[in-house]
Amino acid sequence: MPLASYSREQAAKITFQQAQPETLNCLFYRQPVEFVQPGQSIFFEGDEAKHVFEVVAGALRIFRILSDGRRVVTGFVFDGDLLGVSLRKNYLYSAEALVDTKIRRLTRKNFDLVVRQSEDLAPRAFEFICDEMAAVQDQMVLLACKSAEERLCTFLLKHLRKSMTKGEGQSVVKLPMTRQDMADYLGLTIETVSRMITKLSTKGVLGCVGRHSVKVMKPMLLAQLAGDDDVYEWATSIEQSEGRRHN
Amino acid sequence: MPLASYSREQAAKITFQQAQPETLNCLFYRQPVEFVQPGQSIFFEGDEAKHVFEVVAGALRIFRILSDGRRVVTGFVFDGDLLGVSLRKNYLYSAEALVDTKIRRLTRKNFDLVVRQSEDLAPRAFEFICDEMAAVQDQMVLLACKSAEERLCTFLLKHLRKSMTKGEGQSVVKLPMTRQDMADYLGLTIETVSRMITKLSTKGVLGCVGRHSVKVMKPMLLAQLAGDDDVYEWATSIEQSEGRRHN
DNA sequence: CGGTTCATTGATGTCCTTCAATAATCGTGG
DNA sequence: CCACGATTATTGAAGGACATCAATGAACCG
Repeated sequence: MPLASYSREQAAKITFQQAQPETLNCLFYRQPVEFVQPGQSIFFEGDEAKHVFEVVAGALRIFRILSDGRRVVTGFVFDGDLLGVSLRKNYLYSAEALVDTKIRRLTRKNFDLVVRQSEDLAPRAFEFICDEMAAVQDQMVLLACKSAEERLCTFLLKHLRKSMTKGEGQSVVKLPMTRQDMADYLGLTIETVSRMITKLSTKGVLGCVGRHSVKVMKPMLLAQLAGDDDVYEWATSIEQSEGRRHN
Repeated sequence: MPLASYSREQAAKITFQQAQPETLNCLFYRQPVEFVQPGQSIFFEGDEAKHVFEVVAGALRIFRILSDGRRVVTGFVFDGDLLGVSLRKNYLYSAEALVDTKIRRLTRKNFDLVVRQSEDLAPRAFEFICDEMAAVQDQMVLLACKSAEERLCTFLLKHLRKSMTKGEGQSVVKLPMTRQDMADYLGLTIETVSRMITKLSTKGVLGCVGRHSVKVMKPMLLAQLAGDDDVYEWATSIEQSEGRRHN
């Protein structure tokens, strides 16, 4: 699940306005940056949850393995996100880098101590967890009743949205994970994911489909195909502004 | 809300030392009990989240409706459970009574205020949310990769477990919800749920299958069929003690 | 009791998976 | 830089698990 609380830019803005440089991310400011290579884990499911992490750059997959070898990817974590906040004694999942990744860490003990004593941070932490909960619930809805096409569109739309709010490469969605990761996240097989991407490409919804990025040509249609219409109006505005720009 | 993390043991110790018998449920002690009839809602998805609820008796379903009418049941809430804790501005789902139900309520404002100021309660609230998160993640795993049979077995096992720890009617699982509710919760159709129940009955895993209760004859087998083996040892012990009793 | 809702069971259909082969991409060493 | 194998992705054909459609049967309630 996406653990996005605030994008970097947003965090910076808030810090500036309040003249109190306190966001959850700020807590990690003085911690040393650690480098994690692709495929390397930063912790495993069941490990004692000793640390809370900030992802400075890169991306990670969050997953669980069932006894018979099946894997479920429960989320992806990107730069600016926090990891390991809403946990009790042990990690509920493993976390593994998708690409070269930089992280910072705090001990839970310190993290909890600081957060608890701060008037500003405590509500932030609560908001963070609520967002996390909302994201997981959306994913439950996706898994419980959406078709393969809807699942993929929902997935792409979420990532498009993220890349739009960050302001980077308009309508080009970076996908650092493999097809297998996407499949395990969406409750599908790698073949079905591949087929759906091809299908969307054929329909003209996607263009320039590559292994680790796609260009969304018709965000509005993508939103329609995603199946929840709460994001529909949002995508409409994107498509219109995109259209204007190209004319 | 201050989010401190203590293990259960630590929290209990502190409570004991301070002679403050405070749990989250205690907060509702002086609130008037409200009666809710079957089918009646206590709030709707999207409503402003003004209250936190304690379920005193009865049961509720928690669900979301998609634009095209599809319904997803994201959970069930039973007596002793709290409802509406991990939310931001609005409710993420609707809550509807399955049977005659008694609830108590507090305003979020008061709830947050009291919880935040209490050394005992703050960690309790955090633990509560973490448990909720763990449960939702388990459900994600179920929906992402389990077969219909595994889903039903997992569901029954969870409820068996609950009724065992409560000490009531050994191995008889109460199911106050309809088959449709179960189906919408498990990401299946009503027919498939029905067929799987029949199948388990035929296998001898279940006996005395009724509309709103089933008797689990072979908890161990049920656990095996559920697909995650973390609960397997637990069920083994049940079956053995059950077996001894009957000899 | 009789109507209504809810659950079960069967027949058929379909969406996704599985199996299998090919193709594209990446990394590595010559 | 290209060749090479290894990994990853795409595409096709066949099968299966669950959904859909339809009918019957059981439980609930005034």
